[in-house]
Amino acid sequence: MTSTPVARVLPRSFYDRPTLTVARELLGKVLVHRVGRSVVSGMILETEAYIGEDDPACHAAPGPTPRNAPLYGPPGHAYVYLNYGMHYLVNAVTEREGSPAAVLIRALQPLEGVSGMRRRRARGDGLAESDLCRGPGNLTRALGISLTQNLADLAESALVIEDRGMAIAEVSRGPRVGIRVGVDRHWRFWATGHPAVSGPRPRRRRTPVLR
DNA sequence: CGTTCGATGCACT
DNA sequence: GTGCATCGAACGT
Repeated sequence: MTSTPVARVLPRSFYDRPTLTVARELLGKVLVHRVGRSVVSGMILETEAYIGEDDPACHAAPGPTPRNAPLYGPPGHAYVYLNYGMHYLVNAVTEREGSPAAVLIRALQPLEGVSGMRRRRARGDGLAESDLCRGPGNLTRALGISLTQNLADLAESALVIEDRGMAIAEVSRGPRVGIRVGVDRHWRFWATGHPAVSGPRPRRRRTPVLR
């Protein structure tokens, strides 16, 4: 008989491990959002690790604050926040309680609910499928993820991550993008050559013009 | 192709 | 008041 892999929701123990391990192993897993009677999902293609108060790019760098409280909580929960006043970014909290760390999900290959993704994305009708969930702000929009999902239990809620037995052929690793500090840490992982991976983007200089 | 820049809300100093 | 874990439009080459 055929042995179709059964979708298995990742248990809390998956996240209760070193963040770099989780970031690497989340590639190929499936982010699933159940909204109403419909399901929207995509395979994770790109992640970034943010680890501890010593990581200047991590939201825990200033120590505990109201916003970053989820990072200090138990692993396996979602940390969603508003960035640049208009984009929601979703993370999976990792490591034991009190050890602030998380994995940012940056790109997905759309699987289920593609028409819903197009509806939620601006100008979605004109987008290639590989662009629907390309970039951390785009994928939350496509999946309907917002502050409502902050602190959602990724092991048991409407927002989960599943293992459907898919694997990424080749994984690349390099510097995190979109940040100005901590770029020396090569904590970004992505599916090599996949069209839906978000590319490094030129950043505005700090302009220390002549003085 | 490349780079620049505005939008837009809020946490934190 | 400053600075974002971004995006996409606009412009220059």
